[in-house]
Amino acid sequence: MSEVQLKDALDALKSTGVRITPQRHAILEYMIHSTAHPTADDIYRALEKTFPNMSVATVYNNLRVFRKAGLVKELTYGDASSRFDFVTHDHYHMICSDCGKIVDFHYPGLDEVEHLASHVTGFQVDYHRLELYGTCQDCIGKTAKAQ
Amino acid sequence: MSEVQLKDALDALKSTGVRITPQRHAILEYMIHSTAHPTADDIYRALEKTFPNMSVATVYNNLRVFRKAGLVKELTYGDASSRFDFVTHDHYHMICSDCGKIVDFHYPGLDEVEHLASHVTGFQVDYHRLELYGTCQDCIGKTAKAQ
DNA sequence: TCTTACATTATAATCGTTATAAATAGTGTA
DNA sequence: TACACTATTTATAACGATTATAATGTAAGA
Repeated sequence: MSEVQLKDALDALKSTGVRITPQRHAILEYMIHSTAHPTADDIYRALEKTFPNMSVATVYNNLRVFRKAGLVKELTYGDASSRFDFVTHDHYHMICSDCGKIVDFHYPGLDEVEHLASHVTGFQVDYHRLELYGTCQDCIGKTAKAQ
Repeated sequence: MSEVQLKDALDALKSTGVRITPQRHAILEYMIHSTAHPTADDIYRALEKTFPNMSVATVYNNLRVFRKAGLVKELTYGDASSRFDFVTHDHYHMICSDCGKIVDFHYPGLDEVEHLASHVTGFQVDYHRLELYGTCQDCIGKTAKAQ
């Protein structure tokens, strides 16, 4: 089924006049198959074997292309580097403060918050971002053992 | 009333064994009186006149001290640099995508989301972050005029 | 006063990201 | 096919925010 996603993404790109290079194909493929939310460097290192000459700039350039096409979202958390998330359907992120693991979860949406905020601030609201922080099962286990 | 906030903050710091230096006093005071959400550099430049010899590192060091003490929150958006927010009471941020203005607003809390997420992911949830993005009245006006 | 720990300063280093210029490859047209 | 044009990649340098380091200064306690 991720094959379908890949095909859709490639079609979407083509239709906006963006060329499908081997590098772009590989980056997209990697992002779709990766459940983690990789950094630019993660992607770069993962594709090093297949594209020994690929530059980091290529990764960044193409992530920007994908972002502009709406295929990818950039997640800027407290960490040093941005993480990138292939856009499938609306979901939120649960982030482990210990190990940085990110797990997706769904919630019926926060339209009500958007309406209230729009009313109170006078802004025209476009979208929102929500992240929850906590500790994952693995890290809870580790801490318990350590004590 | 912001005087009270300042006094409370200073007391809170003292009680954790942190010295109140003139620089720390000034940084806290600036943050409390500033309605914008300043970057480290904003603070540095604002205090340049009063402390001509102060180093940028001092600002960063002390922002970290304040953050650890729970007095200040660090906001990492897509922008290059972090913004810092003096913690008063729980509130969310409405951010203008055009001019970067940040307006606070209140909402009864999203405890339900936290519960659901905890249940689904198995995480122990500590806190969450929510930001809305859109266009402020000023920028809506400007765009309308430009056309 | 002496000692010790904490703070600040000045500066260099680090690291993620972006800009630049040259090389390469694809696309359309005659 | 050959050519010109444009997009893309590569390699490298530059940038800017943040952090680390070492030296200096300052406060508090014995």
